[in-house]
Amino acid sequence: MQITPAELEIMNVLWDQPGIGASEIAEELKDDKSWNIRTIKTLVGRLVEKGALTTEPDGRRYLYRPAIKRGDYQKKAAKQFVDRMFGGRAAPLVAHLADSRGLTPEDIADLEALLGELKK
Amino acid sequence: MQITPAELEIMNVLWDQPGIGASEIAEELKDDKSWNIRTIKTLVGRLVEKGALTTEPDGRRYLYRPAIKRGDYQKKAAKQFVDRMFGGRAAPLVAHLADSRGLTPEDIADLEALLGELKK
DNA sequence: CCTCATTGACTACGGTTGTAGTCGATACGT
DNA sequence: ACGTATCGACTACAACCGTAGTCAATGAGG
Repeated sequence: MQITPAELEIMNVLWDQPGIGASEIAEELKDDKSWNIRTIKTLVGRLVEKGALTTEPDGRRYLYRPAIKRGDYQKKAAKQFVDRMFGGRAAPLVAHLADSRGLTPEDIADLEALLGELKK
Repeated sequence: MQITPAELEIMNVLWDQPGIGASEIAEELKDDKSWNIRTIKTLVGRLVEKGALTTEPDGRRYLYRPAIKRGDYQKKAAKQFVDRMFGGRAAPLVAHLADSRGLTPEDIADLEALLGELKK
């Protein structure tokens, strides 16, 4: 299931607040994206078509919630990205992130803990 | 400069072997992708248009080479991906890769070395 | 009740992407 | 010198993407 960047914005809102309607999504996004409510409804419609969202009637409207878990999607996307971009090797990716200051000290601490786990 | 997935396949070949022509690219890709030579020429043409490749005449054909460094492009793409997908946090990405076996023992060793550097 | 705002369904439309065909020029084998 | 393969330039075209408009139904407010 392919989710485009614009659609991902919608998914992110719904992963944070499952079970809201289109206008609540619009409300949530209005500061970041200047999207017309129509645009949001189109994106939501496409996500429903793709099976990425489930619908639940609520009066004359629908409430939406993700049909896939955020973590599952992230994992698949991460693997695909690393494969395409780095031939499947993760270390160069992390090196680049470090180099472009993508890593905070907190990230580094997290990674250390993670590596400790992995070595076991 | 936006490079699409299909175009990236071309770039990867040329980053490995700069200065070859379209038919050599096709030769290189024929095992992985079943692309018509026309398709490859179209992709190469679009990359030249975008300024991602430079051309050098060689008889009646061109030799191509990347106009941007692989590392630079990877760095930019990695940052963009982490921003969009993980809100800029790298650690969850690495955790997902580890979970989906994206990390070989060698990767883990590399990461350890890298973290050692970063802590300094 | 009547008007107005809002909803989902459907439609629109220009740009991008993947995939490839056509065409005219040209090099290469015989 | 002639046919054939190959080159780059141009063209094609459907699917997808971002962005939004139209429409008919329906609910909310006076």
